[in-house]
Amino acid sequence: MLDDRKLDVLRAIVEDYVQSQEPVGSKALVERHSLGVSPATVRNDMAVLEEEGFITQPHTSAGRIPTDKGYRLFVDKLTDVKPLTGAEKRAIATFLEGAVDLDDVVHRSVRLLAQLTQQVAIVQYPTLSRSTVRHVEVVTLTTARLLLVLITSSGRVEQRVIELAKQIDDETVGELRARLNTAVVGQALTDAAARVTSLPEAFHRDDKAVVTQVVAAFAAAVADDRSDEKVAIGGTANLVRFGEDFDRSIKPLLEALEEHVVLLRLLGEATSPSLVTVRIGHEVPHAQLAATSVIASGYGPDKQSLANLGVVGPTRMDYPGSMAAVNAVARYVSQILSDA
Amino acid sequence: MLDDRKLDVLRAIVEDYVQSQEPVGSKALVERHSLGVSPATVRNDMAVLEEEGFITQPHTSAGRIPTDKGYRLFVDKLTDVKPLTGAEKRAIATFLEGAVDLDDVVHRSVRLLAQLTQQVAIVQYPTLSRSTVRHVEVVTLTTARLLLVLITSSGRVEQRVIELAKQIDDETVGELRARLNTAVVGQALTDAAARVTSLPEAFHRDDKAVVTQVVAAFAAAVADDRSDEKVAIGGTANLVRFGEDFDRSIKPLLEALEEHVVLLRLLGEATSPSLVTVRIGHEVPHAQLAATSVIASGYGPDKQSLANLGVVGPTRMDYPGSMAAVNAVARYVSQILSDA
DNA sequence: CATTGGCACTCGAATAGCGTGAGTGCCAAG
DNA sequence: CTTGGCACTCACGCTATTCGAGTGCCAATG
Repeated sequence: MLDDRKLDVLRAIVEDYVQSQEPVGSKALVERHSLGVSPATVRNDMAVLEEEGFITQPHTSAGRIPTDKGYRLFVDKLTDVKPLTGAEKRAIATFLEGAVDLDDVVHRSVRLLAQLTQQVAIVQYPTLSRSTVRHVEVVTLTTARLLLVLITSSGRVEQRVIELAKQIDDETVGELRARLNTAVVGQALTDAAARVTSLPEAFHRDDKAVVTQVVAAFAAAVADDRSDEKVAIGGTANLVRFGEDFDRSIKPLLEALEEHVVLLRLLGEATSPSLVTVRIGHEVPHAQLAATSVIASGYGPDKQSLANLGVVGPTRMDYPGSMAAVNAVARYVSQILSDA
Repeated sequence: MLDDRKLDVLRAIVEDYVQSQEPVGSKALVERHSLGVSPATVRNDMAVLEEEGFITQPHTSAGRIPTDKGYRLFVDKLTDVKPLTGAEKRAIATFLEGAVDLDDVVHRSVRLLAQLTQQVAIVQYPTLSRSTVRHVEVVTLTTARLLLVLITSSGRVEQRVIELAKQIDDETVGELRARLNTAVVGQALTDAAARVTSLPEAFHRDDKAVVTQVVAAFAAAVADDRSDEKVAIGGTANLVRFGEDFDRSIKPLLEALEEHVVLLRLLGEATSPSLVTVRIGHEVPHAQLAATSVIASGYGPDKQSLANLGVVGPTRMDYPGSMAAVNAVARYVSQILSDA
């Protein structure tokens, strides 16, 4: 049904439309791309492509624009991930390598991604639920107030202030710290809570109550769902580039950006690192973002994915370029995390 | 020159314009406000107000809108901070009191502020330079890699991974931790670097090199200017409410929101807590934001200010309400920080 | 039979003309 | 000083009209 030339035409339409943001006509197509046929032939092909639902015309006397289905075919079959230039790769490396801690990595990544793609970038913080415990620290603030600090393998630091019902002496704190660490360091956070339930038993009965309190706080901290919702957003200013249909594209997107839970659903289930997923228009799991596409990838050390990152923009976007950028940043971040 | 009635007229113009977002005419004014005079009289007053530069007309046959100077007079002389309702106060309290750590406080504040004012809210993290050291922790990751964790009085946690040139044993780490804490806990971060320079001298010569390295990392961490640039932003979606003159108001604002350094300049020099400053239009220290106003306040425990928070929006905003919200949130946050 | 040039047709966008009315400024009277 | 009256201005909205890019169809062609 769709011979090679028709696919060429579709590709040309997508490329031109992405660049010009205007419906593309048969004449302009043959001028800009050397298709080797006349506009009339292209028109015939276009008619078929439209019948098949890959392109559409906004109004009768205008050119064609790709449909979601058209973009989908383009992404799946008609294009490859555009390799980054050496300069881009170097830029990524130098931009990310100065990072001083996890927060820094995340923020640099989001800025970098926004700059590379000229779109809105989103980076999810490494999820606690897929991390392991690197260290637990118990700090005495006052005699009746402790600070619990949890450091994960991915570099995240969670802290909780605990108001104790009863005083606790430094010696007990030291023992508690040691036992906590022995029990959970290296363990997955999802298992950590279970590992500490029996800890209070080892303590003198006078201290059991406070220790139980600390253990409970620790268990609550590692189980806190909200911690997995942490994301960084950047490049919002890039929204202005497609300011035409404000209400249809920018407004819902700005609103979605405020809702971190929505964003995480957009990024989707974590895929394995260096596997970029693309969701186009209606495929995006959020009804208000039907004019939006999402390009996402998991990232994390090793094979498993710790969290997701990606970009969000109008369906009319540079897919090859954005996919390459997302892929590259995900890989670099993964590498940095496995170093650290 | 400006008698009471003229001021009443100005106030009425500001209030109406802020609400309707449309130029207000003499007739509509006397209808909506009981000024007790005829439209003709109001017109005369308006002529004077315009001559003095407090109001202007966008075009000849339209009503008047306030100038920056008009808003300034309104804010300074014609209105008081609108007291919050009991319900609002309660909402603030309950919304903020569930916060579990500093990050949580900041994020909740920014959301709250955005919701209360229906504008873009900005909260600067407590500056390191005005905090004191609460605790320093040195964690052994591997024999040649340490994690330095710095916890400040305001609840901020900074961490640095240090690749050691030489191994270090647990005992030395323990001593280092103890000496570090003795030297700097309770000290201002600005002084902390100086307090640790002589630390290496106390160690065995074999360890001096590594200790010096750690001390240097510590000094670098407390002196890191970039840490003072940390801000949280919320309510960006509220920008859509004034979507008319997109290029003039939204675009530059979105761009400014990406530049944290610019934002901090907007929030301005830290004022003492519970003292709200208002910058209107051209008074804002950023040429591109001439159509924007900023309402900001310092916050922090005690009398001194740790950092700033505020809202940003079009000059045509609800000043009394926003000032009240900013003030209230700043006070509540201050209170929470002094508790914690 | 796919391809092509020709041609009539469609319809959105841009332009121009026009009427309407909110709002003003001025003035003379109270 | 205030007020009603009145002429004037000018942005906004409406309709009419033109213009042209782009299409679909068809007959001719290799």
